[in-house]
Formats: sequence, structure tokens, C-alpha cells
Amino acid sequence: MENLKVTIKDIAAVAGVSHSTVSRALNDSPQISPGTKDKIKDIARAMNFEFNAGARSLSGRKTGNIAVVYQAKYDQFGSSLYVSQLFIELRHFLERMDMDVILLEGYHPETGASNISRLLRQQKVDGFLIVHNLITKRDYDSIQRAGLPVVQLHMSPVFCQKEELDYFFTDNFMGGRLATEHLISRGCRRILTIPTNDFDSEEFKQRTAGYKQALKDNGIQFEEELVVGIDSTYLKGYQLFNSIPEILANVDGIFFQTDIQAFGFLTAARERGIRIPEDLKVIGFDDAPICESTIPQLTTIHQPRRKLAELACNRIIDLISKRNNESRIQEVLFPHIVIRESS
Amino acid sequence: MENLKVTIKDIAAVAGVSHSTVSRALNDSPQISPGTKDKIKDIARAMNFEFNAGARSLSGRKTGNIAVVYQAKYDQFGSSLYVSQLFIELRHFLERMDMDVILLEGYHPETGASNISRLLRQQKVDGFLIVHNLITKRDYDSIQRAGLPVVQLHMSPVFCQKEELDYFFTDNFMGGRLATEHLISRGCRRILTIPTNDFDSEEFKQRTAGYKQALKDNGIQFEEELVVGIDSTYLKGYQLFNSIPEILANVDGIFFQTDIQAFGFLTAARERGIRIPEDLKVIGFDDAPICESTIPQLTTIHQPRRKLAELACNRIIDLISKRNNESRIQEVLFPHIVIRESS
DNA sequence: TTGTAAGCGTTATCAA
DNA sequence: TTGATAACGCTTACAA
Repeated sequence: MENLKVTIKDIAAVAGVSHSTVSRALNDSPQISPGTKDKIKDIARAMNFEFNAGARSLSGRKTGNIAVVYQAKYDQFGSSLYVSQLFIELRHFLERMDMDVILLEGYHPETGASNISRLLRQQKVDGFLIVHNLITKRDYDSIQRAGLPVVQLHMSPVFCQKEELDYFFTDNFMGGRLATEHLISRGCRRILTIPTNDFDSEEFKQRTAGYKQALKDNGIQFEEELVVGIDSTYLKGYQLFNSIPEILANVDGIFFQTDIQAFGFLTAARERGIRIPEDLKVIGFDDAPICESTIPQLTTIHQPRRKLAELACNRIIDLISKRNNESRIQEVLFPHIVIRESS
Repeated sequence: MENLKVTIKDIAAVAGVSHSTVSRALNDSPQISPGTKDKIKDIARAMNFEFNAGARSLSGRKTGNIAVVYQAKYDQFGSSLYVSQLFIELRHFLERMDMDVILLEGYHPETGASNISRLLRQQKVDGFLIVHNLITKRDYDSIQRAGLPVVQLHMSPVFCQKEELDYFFTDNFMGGRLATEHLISRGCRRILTIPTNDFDSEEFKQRTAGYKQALKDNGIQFEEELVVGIDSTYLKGYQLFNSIPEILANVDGIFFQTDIQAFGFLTAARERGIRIPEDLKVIGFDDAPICESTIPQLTTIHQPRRKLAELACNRIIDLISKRNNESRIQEVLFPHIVIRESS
């Protein structure tokens, strides 16, 4: 059984070279001859060698850790659906790049202390992947002063010009527009949209803006009363018939801005004998796994979470390696519609 | 604006002492006089000092990281409900103890390479919190040989005698028994139980065993056909009327072994005009947040996830500090029933 | 192409 | 009670 705690010195001893040669070989330095390099790599593999993370980070190299900073409020059921899917994808790609994920909240829930600042001082991570819209300007500045890369994901920062960051978002405006266009193309003329109350973040405003644009493009008058925010939960969706019966009575399409709301609503509709999509057409947003479980299956806007995660991970790895870091890379990905049965 | 990268030497310079005095003071060594200790701590606070994690781990052996090892299959919607709640609690407690969480799968999904073995070699963590039942004996051994603590949480290990580990589980047998007793006390005599097909782990067998015990205690004959495994999803619960109509017709109570199955079932029942709890009583398991969203609200068995997380975190911190580590601590917590409307 | 040696920030050992 | 100093495992000038 091979030893734990193999060091480059152990390898050096076996290979009959100095430990710096081993270091260079394993780091693929061009200075080392192919012959010795291969020999050393073979020995390292055979001895099941891994670099000591602490030593590596001390001597000015890399920690092999990425901080994924999130907001605790996304831990709720319902809202968590999309974000937790995104995290799965992030880990998937980072693992392939031999990076570990330190997953944490931006700020201590009680003291408010910044975890970003702490990690920076502790020098525990090589970069920050931020899925949080309320990071302070001060923290963004600290990261930059420390020379570490940041990639903003999923949501726009509130306290920082997004132009200053590398970011990857879904085009929520297009998503809202797409959803609404789809309903219109299915013959809807009075379309209700349901943003969320519990998250006041930019993305829902964008979706609503896209909704308005689609109406306008199709010569449909926008009506303020057809925008009704509810919490992003199954139950609120289910109770919609109770909370706004008059509005629902005069509507032929609903664009729910999260799938879970639509899920609750579809159930209530079925119980009331309202036929979906015949009597009323419904579309959601996110393409969470539950969409296929609803009855009828929910038409929705797919957020390109895998692609987003892939881009963000590739980008942060590039930035860590100082590749193409002269300018920011900012992408806003088009979502696409997934047509199922509810429309 | 205070500097990032403050070292103990910087503090030493300001305080007019040696860096080793600073190290001792900040580590609360009893050798340092209260006066200098306070002075040094004040300076450290003022300079916003944090220990360099790499250096610390190189020198002593504290990384300030705990690995939380999980199984990707728990990332699915439905099954994730309970486990992701548990992770939230774990982070909650570990954060309070100034520990960061490295969250990762036990094994590389493609290569099968062990992340545990890698972390051990890299010396990246101070301990392992394992929420995974298929960790190899070899990996448990490696952890032990490395002298690091392991705490097993939520599920029994398959490849390791659980007696060898510190663990904290829910008493699934009692849970199954409690659930069944409750239905019996409500007058049910023909009780169906629904374990899961998609997770073959021990916990469901235990719940079923508890179910049997309760029947026996109450003089009710166990019938094989009243144990019907389905996947742990909303849809499978919903479709139960289609898949086993004859069985359902002759049953007066159902014990679903996950809440999400019950959720789907309740919806289907409502649509069929079956009154819950009048015609049929239903109980779930887990006490996931959705339980309050179901109609009627779901009676369920509450798994003490917060308590479990707290015990596990306290225990691993103790073990890291070499406190009370002569013997294993193993607790199996009683779940309790949460009676809502479905029974 | 490879080796020697300094240095990263901390803890721990030994002296004082 | 405190200070020098070595050591942890690695990277990286600088030398050879």
C-alpha cells in the first residue's frame, strides 16, 4: 500500500534528480528534457503523488480552490431549483479542471462579515465565481487589488458596474420576450405575467420588460394590472385563483416567471376543470426538472445553465492562468423555448 | 484602506515583539502575558489580519477546511430535498466554527478516481463529513491512516462497519414505526407503504422494517403486496392510481417513505375526488419544506436535520482538536411526527 | 538541461 | 514570558 504524503523530494530520490527538477517536470516546464520529464511523471504516478496544497499556495502558486459565492435566500425550495442546478454544473466543470469548490455565502448571516474579504486575506482561493447580486463595491475592489479573477454569474451586480466584470448571464429580456411572443403566436391577446415578489433582483424586471416589448411589437396594449408579483412558490401559484379571480377570468395566457409558480397554478387549474392549453395557455421560466412532471407538461424558457457554467468555469480558469486577461469577456446568452403541453 | 496580506511579521513590527510572540498570542498560548496578548490582538484586529491558510497548513496542520462528501445522485429534484437542507445546516454550523466547506463528490463521475484520496494527499482538509453510503473501505482506511477525523452522516456506510466510525443518523426504523403507528391509531388497518426504488440504501429498508414492527405490535398481518417501491418523484406518486389501482382500492392508509411521492399522490387523489384524510390517510417522511404546500398539508416524519448537522459539526470540530477522541460517538436520533392535515 | 539555495508565512523547539 | 531559528513542501532565481 503506497504511502500517503509523498513529496517531490521522495520522487527526486527515486528518480535520482534534484527536487527542483521534479517540480519543473511535474509543472511541465519546457526546460526539462522530454526523457527525464516522462520518467519523473511515471514515478509520480506510480507513487500516487499529489502536490501539497499548502506548500504550493505558500510558495506563490495556486491553491486549487475556487470560491463559489451565493446567497442563502436561494436555498429555499422553489427558488433553489435553478441555482442548485447551476451549482451542480459548476462543480462538474471545475472538477474536470482539478479545482475544488469552496461554497459559501457572501456575508456572515449574523455578523455581516465578508467572507470574500476573509478568503482573500487567508489566501485560500484562486478566484471567485459570484452568484450573488449584493456583493459590495468594496469587496469587488478587494478582489481586484488582490489580483484575483472574478466571474459574475447568473445575476447582475447591484453595487458594481457590470462593465467592470467578466460575466455570463441569461438574456432575461429575450426570455421574457420569447415567452410572450410564443403565447401571442398561440393566439393569446390578454396575457398575464407573474414576476416574483420574494426576489427583487434585476432579472425579473428584465423578463417583464421583454414581456412588454413583445406586446408592443404585436400591437397589444400593455396593462399595468396584468403584471402581478407573487412569491416564487408552488402554493402561491396554486392560490392564484383565489387571490386574483377577476383578473384570471379575463386572461387567455399566463407567463409565470418561475416554473414552480406555474406548477402550482397548473394543479389548481386542473382541479377547476380549466383546460390547459385549450382554455388558457401557460408558460414558465427556467426549465427546472419539475417541468416534465407537471400535468400537462410545462412549456418554459430554458436557461442555458450548462453552457453558462461551462463558459464561467473556462473563463475563470483562463483568468487564473493569466490568459486573455487584458479585457473583460461578457456574454449574455439567449435562452430558448421548450414547448411542451401547456401552451 | 488597510492592506491585504498582513503577516504576523507586520504585526510583530508594529507591536515591537518577535513574530513568534505574535503567533503565540494570536493562538492564545498560555505562555504569553495577558498584557502583550491583548495588545497584539488589538493590533491584529486593527490591521484586519487573517492567518495565511497555506502557511498555516504547511507548518502545523490545520487547513480550516472540511470536506463534505456527497453523492451526485442526491442532486436530483425530489431526492435532493432532504440532503440539500442538510447541507444548508452543515454550512451554517461550520461557518460559526470558522471552517470552510469543500463540497464534492466521493468519486469522479467518469474516471472513478477518489476525491478523498486526492484531498488526503494534497492535505487540503482537516476532516471529512460523509453523506454517502458507498465510500470504499480503502478510503476510510486512508483517512484513518492520515489521522484525520471522519463523521458519517445521514446514511450507513455499506463498505465499512459503522461501529468503526463516529456517526449521526436518524432512526429510520423508529420513523417507519412511528408513521405506521400513527396511521393505525387513526383507525387504518390496511396500510400500504411506498419505499423508493431509485435509492437502494439501507434507510428505506429500515423504514419498512419499522412499518412491519408496528403492524406486528398491533396484531395486523403483514402482506407482501402492501410494500410497493416507486421512484422518489412527484410524478410517480401522482401516477400511483394508474400503476396499482387494485391495491389502492383496498387500502385505508399510505405511508410514503419520501414526502415528494406523497405530494404527487395527494394531487392525484384530489383530482379523483378521494378525500384525504376522510377516505384515505396519508403520511410522508422527511418533513421537507413542500409539506406545508401540499393540499391537504402533509403529515410526515420530521428528520432532525438541524440537530444532526449540529452534532456532526460539533463532533468533527472536537475530533480535529483531539478532544474526546478515544472512543467513537454514535447517535441515532429519534425522528418525530408532525401531524398536519393528511391523516 | 539540471542543481543549489532562498524564500513564502506559519508553528514549534530550544535558549535565554 | 519572550526571541532565534529550524522546519513544513514547494517554486524560482541564479549558477553551473
